[in-house]
Formats: sequence, structure tokens, C-alpha cells
Amino acid sequence: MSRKKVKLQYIINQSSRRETYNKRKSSLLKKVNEISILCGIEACVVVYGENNVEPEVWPTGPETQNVLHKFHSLSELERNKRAEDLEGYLKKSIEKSQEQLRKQIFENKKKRFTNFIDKALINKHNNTDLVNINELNDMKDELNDLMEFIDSNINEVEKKLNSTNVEVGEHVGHRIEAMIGIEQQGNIGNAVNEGDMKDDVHGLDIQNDYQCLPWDNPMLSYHDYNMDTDGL
Amino acid sequence: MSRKKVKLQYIINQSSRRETYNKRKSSLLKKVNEISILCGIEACVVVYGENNVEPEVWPTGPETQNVLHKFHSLSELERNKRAEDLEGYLKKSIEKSQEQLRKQIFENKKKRFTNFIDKALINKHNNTDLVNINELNDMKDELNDLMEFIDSNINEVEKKLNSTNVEVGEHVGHRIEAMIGIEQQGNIGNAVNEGDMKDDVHGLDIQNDYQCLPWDNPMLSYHDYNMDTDGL
DNA sequence: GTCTATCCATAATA
DNA sequence: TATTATGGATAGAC
Repeated sequence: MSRKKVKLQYIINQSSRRETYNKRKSSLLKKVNEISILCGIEACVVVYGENNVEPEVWPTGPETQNVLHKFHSLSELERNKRAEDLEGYLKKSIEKSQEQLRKQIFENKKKRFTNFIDKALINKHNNTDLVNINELNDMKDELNDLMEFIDSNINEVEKKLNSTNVEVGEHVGHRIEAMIGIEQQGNIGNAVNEGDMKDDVHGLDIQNDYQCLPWDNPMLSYHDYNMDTDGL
Repeated sequence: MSRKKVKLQYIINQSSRRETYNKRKSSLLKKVNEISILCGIEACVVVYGENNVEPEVWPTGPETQNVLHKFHSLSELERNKRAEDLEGYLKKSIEKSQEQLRKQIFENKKKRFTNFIDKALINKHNNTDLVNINELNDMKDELNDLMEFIDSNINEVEKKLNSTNVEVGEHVGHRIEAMIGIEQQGNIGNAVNEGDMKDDVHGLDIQNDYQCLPWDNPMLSYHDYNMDTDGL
């Protein structure tokens, strides 16, 4: 029977490859043993199997183990080096992801906030009939300015409100007092107080987000709305 | 000619031994290369020559460099394995960081929002004199409810707003007109429109954040406020 | 190194 | 797994 000469190339068929591997592997071992004995030398074969992390070594002598151990140590350093690189890379990935997330959350917040303002004002308008369109506009502007102010330096606002407790001016005094009143009543869920504010940004500087808030040309445009207020 | 079968024992004759050594060594190299290629694996032979302290390594030459390369290759699998572990670990770190960031941003948002409401209402109160404390409270409640509603399903609101385009009722009609009036006065940048909303949560589900908003016991209660309404 | 007779490794097959 | 035909390896001669 004709046995074709195998081409020296990767054997795609898995079973054939494994068969060849086993046969040739044992042959190699045999040859290595032979040359060792015939020539009186130390020799070994190291084969890293397809799916094996650890290499197979023949023969298994102390010398061989030494060599292998040496190389293993070498590769260990290399491995650690690479791992550190990867860690750095992934850390950057984290930052990137966080940045992305941060922006996304901000975008969401922005839109939700916009919606909130819209709906709130509309609701107010519909239910109380106490304000007119101009007032709504005014209030929008007012809210806008206020938001900008708060965002630009919320801590400053805080301190102002609390510090002016003593140095109460006339006009200002009233407002401050009002705030203090609120504060003292406590409860108020998320009343602004220094302690809270300190924890506010807790290591994560998202203050910038708010500084670039679109409240500059802000309030919502109803250009395209045909709003059904029945539901409100 | 009679070719005696070589006995598997040390070849005493030096020239014969060397000859055998050279021949078999090259054969061994050849075989190692073959098995490497055929089976797609890393393999090498290490031989400690008779008088050599340093081992000779095949394939691809007797240089230590090659050995490094081989062992480098060999540890590839191991390295990848570890890299994957590290990646998994860092991915979890990312998630953790993101979760932390998410919560932090939400906390900030919450506080800012609270501040916003407070200041806005107070400002409104001071400047326009159109509403009283009860109205402020009502509006707060209103805003609260509205916020909850918006947060629970902002898209639904959006659709409602846009879909009712045609079905304008009488009373409603006025409101719409009013809002359109505002709109035309215009300016207003962050209009709510479907397009925007679609992009809103863009892969990042922070909707939940807002669903657990503290607006449950939310709006600051002014019930016990000692608010000075002189400024109103 | 080369050649060659022999032996062996091994791909293909059962 | 076992067999077998064949190409390759190689000891020894040159």
C-alpha cells in the first residue's frame, strides 16, 4: 500500500494530530534516551502539549528539573511584568468606563432634570391657576439662575445660609431665617447642611459636570409640544 | 556488508561516539522541529554536551536566547490564563467602582436637587410675592409627585406628551396654548423630545436610581417652618 | 562528507 | 489497539 509522505505542516485533523503527537513524542523520548546512553550525556526533551500549561519533560532527572525550574522562574518574571502591564491597561479601562458612565449618568440627569422642570411648571400652572405664562417664564429663568448658582458653588451657598445666621441683613435676613427655619424643623429629608455637603462629592469630582450644565440656554423649549395635560 | 545493530550502551570509541552524537543530535533536532510543526506545539531538546557546562538547546540553535523564547512561548498559555483571571478581577473592580460612582453621583444629584427645590421656591417666594407658604408646600408635593411619575417611566410621559398632539380638549387647549406660548418665547435649550429620550439611558440602566429616589417622604415639609413672608 | 545497507519510525489502514 | 508498508534514520565503510 502506498503511504504518502506527510507534508511537514500542521495536521488539521485533531485525531490524526494527536496520534502523530503521541507516536512522535514517544519516539523522541526514545531517541533522547538513546543519545544519552550512547554518548554519555545528559539530554532531555521538553514538550508543551496543546492544552497543557505544564510542559512534559523526558527523562525526568534532577538535572532536567533544575533546568526547567530555572526557565520557569525566568518566565515567571516575564509573566509578572506582563500582568502589571495588563493591570495598568485595565486600570485605564476602568477610568475610561467610569468617565463614560459618569457622562452618561450626567446626561440622564440633565434630561430628567429638564423634564422635571417642564412638568413641574406645567403642573403648577394647570392646578393652581395662580401664575400666567410670563410668570412661568420668569420662574424658569429664576430657577435657571438659581440652579447655576447652586451648582457653581453649592458649598458656598451652604456656608452663606448658615453663617448669616448671626449677621442678618434686612432683606437677606428674612430669607436666611426662612432657611434656618427649614433646617431646624429638620426632617426635611435632604436639607442642605454642611455635613452633607462635605460628603457630597466624596472623592469623585463630578462637580464639573454641573458646572457645564446646559442651564445656560436652558429651559426647555416647547416648540414641538402638543401637550395633553389631561394626565397631569 | 554487515551492519551490526548498535547496542544501546555507551560508545567507548570517541570518534564513533562523536559521530553518533552529531548525527543523532541533528536527527533529534529535526524530529523536534517536525513534531512542533505537525502538532502545533512547543518542543525543544536540551543536551548537556560531554564537556560543556552550558546545555545546548534545540531547535533553532544552541543559544540561550532560543531557550528563553521557547519557555517564553511555553508560558504563553499560563500567562493568558492568569491574564484572564486578572481581567475578570479588574472587571469586577470596574463594576464595583462604577456602582460606587453611580451611587455617589446619585447622592450628589439628590442633594443638589433638594437644594434646588428649596432655593427655587424660596427665591420665587421672595421675588414674586405671588405664592404663600401653603402654595409652596403644595407645589413641593406636586413636584414630588410629578418627579416620581417622571422617574418611574419617563419615556411613557414622553410618548403621552407627543401622542396627544391631536386630541386637545377645551380646557387643555388653553394650557397647551400657554405652553406653546412659552415655547415660542422660546430660547430654551433642552427640549424634551423622543430622540433625546431614546439616548437617555443608552445602555446604562440608572433608571433604578431614580426609582428609589427619596421623594417618597420627600419634599421638604414646610409645615413647621417659621417662614418670614414679609419678603413675599 | 558521502554512500548504502539495514533498521526503525510512523502514516495509513484494519 | 494492532498491523504493515514505506520513508527516513543511521552505523559503518569510504
